[in-house]
Amino acid sequence: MDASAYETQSNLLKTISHPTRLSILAILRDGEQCVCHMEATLSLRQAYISQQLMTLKDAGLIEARRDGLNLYYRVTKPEIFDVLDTLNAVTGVTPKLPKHKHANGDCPCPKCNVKSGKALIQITNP
Amino acid sequence: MDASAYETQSNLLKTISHPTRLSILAILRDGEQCVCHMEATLSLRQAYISQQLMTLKDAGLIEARRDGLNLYYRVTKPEIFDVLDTLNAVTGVTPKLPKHKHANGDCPCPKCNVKSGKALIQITNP
DNA sequence: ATACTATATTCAGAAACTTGAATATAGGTA
DNA sequence: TACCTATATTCAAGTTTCTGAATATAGTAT
Repeated sequence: MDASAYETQSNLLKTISHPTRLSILAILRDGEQCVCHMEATLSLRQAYISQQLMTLKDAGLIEARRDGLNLYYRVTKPEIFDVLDTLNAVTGVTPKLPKHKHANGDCPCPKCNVKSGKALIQITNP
Repeated sequence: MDASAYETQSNLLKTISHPTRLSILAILRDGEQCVCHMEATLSLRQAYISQQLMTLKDAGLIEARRDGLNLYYRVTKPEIFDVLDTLNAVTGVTPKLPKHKHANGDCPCPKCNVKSGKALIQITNP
């Protein structure tokens, strides 16, 4: 489907040459995260994030693991971060992740609620 | 014009995510080359190559030096090759330059004619 | 000046990408 | 079963990219 090595590389570059997809990769640098976490971090609609995740998935850059209702995505080729790091040198800029909404306590994802002190599974006695 | 660092990087990636532009960069890895050399190496029309060169130039990745009739382009940010090298690791492919037409002796550029044994400036006595 | 050579620009139709809106699905829970 | 939650898919219109064809320009040599 893609003939030359140049086309192969071109295709991968096209996959990552998108601001939202770059931010998603940045989020995943620290390990797997669920979609709702990205939603809270990036302040973008769920459907839109999901679209971009599918693009990254189709390119083989990420894959998902289900845990209950949540899907946790992770990067399958960590070498992609080397590409992004060298890119910093060329562009002269180093993108920062937007401040996560941990601060406000309104990230709904289980992982975050654990960190922020809320119990992952709340055992309430009536 | 481009707000975030993600957009800046996205734009640079878009610039290089093109098979022809990748091949041009590969040609320039060994140092400056004139347009007619690229034409002979890539077997593409001059006008088309010129278009791609302008794209790379607008992105600030290359610049030109004139020598007589010929324009010699060179990469201004060698760090871009680091990006391309790390890309090899992610894609698992390493693009090779097409065999140059030196072999056939039909690259018209001065640089090549020197190398292939023909005089750069031919002094002919009638 | 004239003609030639190397390179650049303009234009336009086709193809691909982007992204919002609406909706669907799959898994979990009561 | 029925419902809820997290995530995915479809659709479509707007925008950008791609690339061929034709043409223009700038420098050189005569």
